[in-house]
Amino acid sequence: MVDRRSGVPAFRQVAADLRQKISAGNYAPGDQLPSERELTEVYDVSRPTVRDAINMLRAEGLVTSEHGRGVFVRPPATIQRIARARLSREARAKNKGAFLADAAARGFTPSTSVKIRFEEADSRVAEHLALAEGAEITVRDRVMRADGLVVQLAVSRLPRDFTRGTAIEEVDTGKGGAYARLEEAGHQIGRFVEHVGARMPTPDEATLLQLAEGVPIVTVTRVAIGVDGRPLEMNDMVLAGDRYELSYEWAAD
Amino acid sequence: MVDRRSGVPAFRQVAADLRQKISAGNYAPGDQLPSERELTEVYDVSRPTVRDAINMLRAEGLVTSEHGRGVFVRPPATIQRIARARLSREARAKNKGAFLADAAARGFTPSTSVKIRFEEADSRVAEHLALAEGAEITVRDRVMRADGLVVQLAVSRLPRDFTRGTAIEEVDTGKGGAYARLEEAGHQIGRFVEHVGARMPTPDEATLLQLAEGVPIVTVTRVAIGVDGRPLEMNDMVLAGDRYELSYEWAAD
DNA sequence: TCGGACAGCTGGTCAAGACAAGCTTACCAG
DNA sequence: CTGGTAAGCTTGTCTTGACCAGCTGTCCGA
Repeated sequence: MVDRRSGVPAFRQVAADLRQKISAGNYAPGDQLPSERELTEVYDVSRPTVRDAINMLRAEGLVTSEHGRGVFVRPPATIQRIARARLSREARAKNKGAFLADAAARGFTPSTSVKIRFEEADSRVAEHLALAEGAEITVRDRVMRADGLVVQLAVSRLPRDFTRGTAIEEVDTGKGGAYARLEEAGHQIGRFVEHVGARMPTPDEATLLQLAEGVPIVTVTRVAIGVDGRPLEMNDMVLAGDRYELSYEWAAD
Repeated sequence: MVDRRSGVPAFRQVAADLRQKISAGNYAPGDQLPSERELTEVYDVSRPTVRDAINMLRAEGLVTSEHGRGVFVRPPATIQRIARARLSREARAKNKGAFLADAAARGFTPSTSVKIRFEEADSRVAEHLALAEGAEITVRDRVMRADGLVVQLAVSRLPRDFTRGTAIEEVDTGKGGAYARLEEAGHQIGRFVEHVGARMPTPDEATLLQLAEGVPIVTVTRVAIGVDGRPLEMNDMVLAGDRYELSYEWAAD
């Protein structure tokens, strides 16, 4: 039952009570909540009010509702740890890229689809690649799947000058991937920089990555920098926030 | 106007149209959207339907609504890049920790408040610190502010055995911070590991960090590991996803 | 000229009711 | 025993109507 005089909106009181019951374990992960109509009686409010409360919990990622079935406490997804700094030349030489090797090791059947296009650099791309705005760039747009399910989106951008006449402008970059082709062309990679952030997905991303509501995405922008200090490639990656975690490691000194 | 026969719910059509107008620039960052009542006439739907559409956009982080004023396109926040791997001994020796030095360099007036308590390790903590579940740990719960605004929450946990009798169990850990005290006690730090993820904030976190709706948080768990391989400390940090970005760098080989 | 009251905007909350659509179960006909 | 169907649950969508609460500009009185 909600307190009408407290000044706190009814739907917030309902949401707070359900949230508390979930975290206290009254409703365990996977459990079904009482139906919306039952909750209207429990709290003595109308159905839209109950729905407002459930919408809050859904936006927080606490519950999911299934049409025709009910509302359920969202069980925590199993988190895959992705270790970075695994881009050494030896590792690259053995396979086509970190993703395919990693997926195979985990027992998934990996697959990727690639689209290649050419664009002009916008301000963000120009900054990361140290180019002038409007400079021609090669864009490799990849969708990565494990057992058919999309697990990662990646958009790789390189100055066109570095890719002309190489397999980087082909769908199949060949053994060792794009980085190997870059080094063959004389662009030795010196170091990597990654920028990690988070945001809510666009509806397209949510559909592709099959994200439940209230699940953010992790964005990673990796820049490969040559031994001469020139940026060679930038790679924008998008991961489901509830399924992936990135790990970085470095020596204390 | 919405297409009633398309099968696509009206509020989704409204949301999609507004979303498109925002990304196309019809409504620029900071602009006010037409009022809810105006939108009911534009699309010929009821107000709850308009509000459902706006709720979607708000959960995506695209707009914010201000009671009594209107609904506005959310301008992108200025992103602070936080470079990791800046925990070298020399840097630590100079100040009290990375946060205070960093904030001062940016012209903010930093402040932190600390609460210390003692707990038993749960399974997650036990795993990260290589302890038995239930082992006694020291917990340092910190709120970090810049110019009075909360910018980061951090919970640091260490095995109690490493902190007994040291300033780590005090509010002020002294020059060089907790890491310096650990090394004085003979626990030399060998390397750091950070696990980065994202999730939606709890209501408490959203209030503390003054997050708009539809803004996720970035979670960072840093583990300091001794030269002997024993984990010394784990630090759970929480950052506003729309204001911070983490940067990592490593050599290509 | 200045300050405060108020009108008229804005979004926030809530109700009651209706129908659509998806899922599960039970039952019945073949 | 099998397969289809219908009943009865669930959430999803949408409307009309009402009132509350915060903000802002205007206008009037001091």
